[in-house]
Amino acid sequence: MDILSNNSYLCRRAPAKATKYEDQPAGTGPCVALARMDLCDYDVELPQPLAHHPAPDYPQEPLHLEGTSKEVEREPESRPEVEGSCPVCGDRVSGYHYGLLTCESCKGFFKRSVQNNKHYTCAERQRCPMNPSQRKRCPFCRFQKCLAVGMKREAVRADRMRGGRNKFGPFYRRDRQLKQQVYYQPSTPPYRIKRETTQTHQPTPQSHHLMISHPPNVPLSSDPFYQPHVVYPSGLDHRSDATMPQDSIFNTDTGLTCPALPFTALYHPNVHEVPQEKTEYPFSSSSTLVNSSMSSSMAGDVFSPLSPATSASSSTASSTASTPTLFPFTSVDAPTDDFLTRLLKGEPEEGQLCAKVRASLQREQANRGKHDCLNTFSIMCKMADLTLFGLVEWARNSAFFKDLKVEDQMVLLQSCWSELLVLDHLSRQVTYGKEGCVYLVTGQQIEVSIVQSQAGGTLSGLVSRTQDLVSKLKALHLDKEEFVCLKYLVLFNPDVKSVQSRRQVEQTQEQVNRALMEHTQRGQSDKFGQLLLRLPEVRSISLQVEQYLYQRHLLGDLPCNSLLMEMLHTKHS
DNA sequence: CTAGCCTTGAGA
DNA sequence: TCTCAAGGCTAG
Repeated sequence: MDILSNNSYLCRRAPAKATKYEDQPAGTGPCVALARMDLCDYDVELPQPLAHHPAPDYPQEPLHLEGTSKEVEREPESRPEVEGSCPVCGDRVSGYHYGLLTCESCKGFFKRSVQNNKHYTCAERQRCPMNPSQRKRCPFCRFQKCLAVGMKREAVRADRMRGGRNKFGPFYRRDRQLKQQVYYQPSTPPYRIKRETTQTHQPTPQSHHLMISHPPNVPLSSDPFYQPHVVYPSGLDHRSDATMPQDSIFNTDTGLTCPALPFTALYHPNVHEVPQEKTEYPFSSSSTLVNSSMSSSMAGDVFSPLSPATSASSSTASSTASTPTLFPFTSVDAPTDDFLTRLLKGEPEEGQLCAKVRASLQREQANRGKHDCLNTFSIMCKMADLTLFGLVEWARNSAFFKDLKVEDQMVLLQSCWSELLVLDHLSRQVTYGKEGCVYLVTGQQIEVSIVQSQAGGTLSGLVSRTQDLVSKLKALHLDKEEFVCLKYLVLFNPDVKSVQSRRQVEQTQEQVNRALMEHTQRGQSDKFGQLLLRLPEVRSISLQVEQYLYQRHLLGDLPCNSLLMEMLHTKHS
């Protein structure tokens, strides 16, 4: 029971030098097949984010390898998941090393690399699979992943002094306590629940929440290790370069890590922990996840749960976060405008999202070889993936939704992610799109006729349907309040199977519905009905999108390691 | 070079 | 005194 004791820790350790993994021959793994595209190729390469979680093609589960010590010393079921696998390679965690829970070998590898100032190169595409059997093959990718998941160079002592504690000891301890606390909280089911439903891979909660909480390039003032080596574009006006030539579409100066994080990672149980001592958590997932996750950098201050703009709702959320019992808002004591304002507070800023996506694409472009261009379909998937990530973050931080139980948040998002994507796309078209053009999240416009002429039948049909819907919505002159209401209506769907707090979801949906009705009645009388009538079409398009993407995935066309793919898999598993 | 085990020592 | 995250050692 005492997971913190040294004794239990020792018991978990593998017998000395007993582990032996079968190395695979070089060149058998890392290449992701990118098959035919539907559209013409751009002369750009797409960023491939660091493999924050193992590609489904290369399962990293080491527990079933015959004759390994891993198999022999499997832990009893009572062992907490949070003590699980190394975020770098998936091997068994041996403790906190250089900032986070990692295995012994990655600890040693990281130490050697930093101490000896190693400079590795990758013989392949800088996205080699990372698992216990293959981690030795590419030190470059391994070291990159170490950094990506949050291992800290600075924690390797320059003076090589042994023993003692560094200044981060308390953070480790606190983080561990929180994990334990959350794990044993009956109201907060362990992360395992989600992992069982996602059969494609098993992302490590530790790694991913650290990635979210502390992405390498997102400044975090509370981080004593933080080195501001990247400047984030604060006010890029995406509209100004919407018509820029294609050969320079990703010509931004910024390089931000694309946090291609799996959905599950966004739902580490600690998500709902409210930071008590936020300035004291350099690595703490539980606190910094809330403080510094993509949302704050991506969507501006109003999106930050810590910003004054949302502090009131945050405090409300904090009291009900773990076990929400009271619905914190009623329309009786709040007029529609206030309600809508509250909904709008969480809306991400398009310019920042645009900058983020462009920077991420450019970064991936830089990471890939000159002759390793991604096709247009993969670029579109990447854009969708980044947009989806933003939508999940939006939802997680948005009013009312964040008050739901984590499990409910997950099932709701799993149910409607594609609808949200479609709605997001529609909103972008209505707001920025020119007639006869598809407006991309990167700020580019592509003529529909060009898309139609080069897309396959299914995609072409999808584009047509979507453009028809765009026309109808444009005719209705939707404003941002109405769009956000539609998003909420889609998100708060009480009919989703296995929603626990059904009443809470239902109430929110009713409130949003009422607010939308009151808002629309100020203009066209039938606008409310017209809007609601569009939702089935949104649903239908989203289902077709899912179907299409899944087919392309089965053909091997979809880039791995994407949130998009995890969502697809979750639905089909 | 890797990775498992050992030693160290500041802080709780 | 105990803990545990550093660095060290060394068989493979």
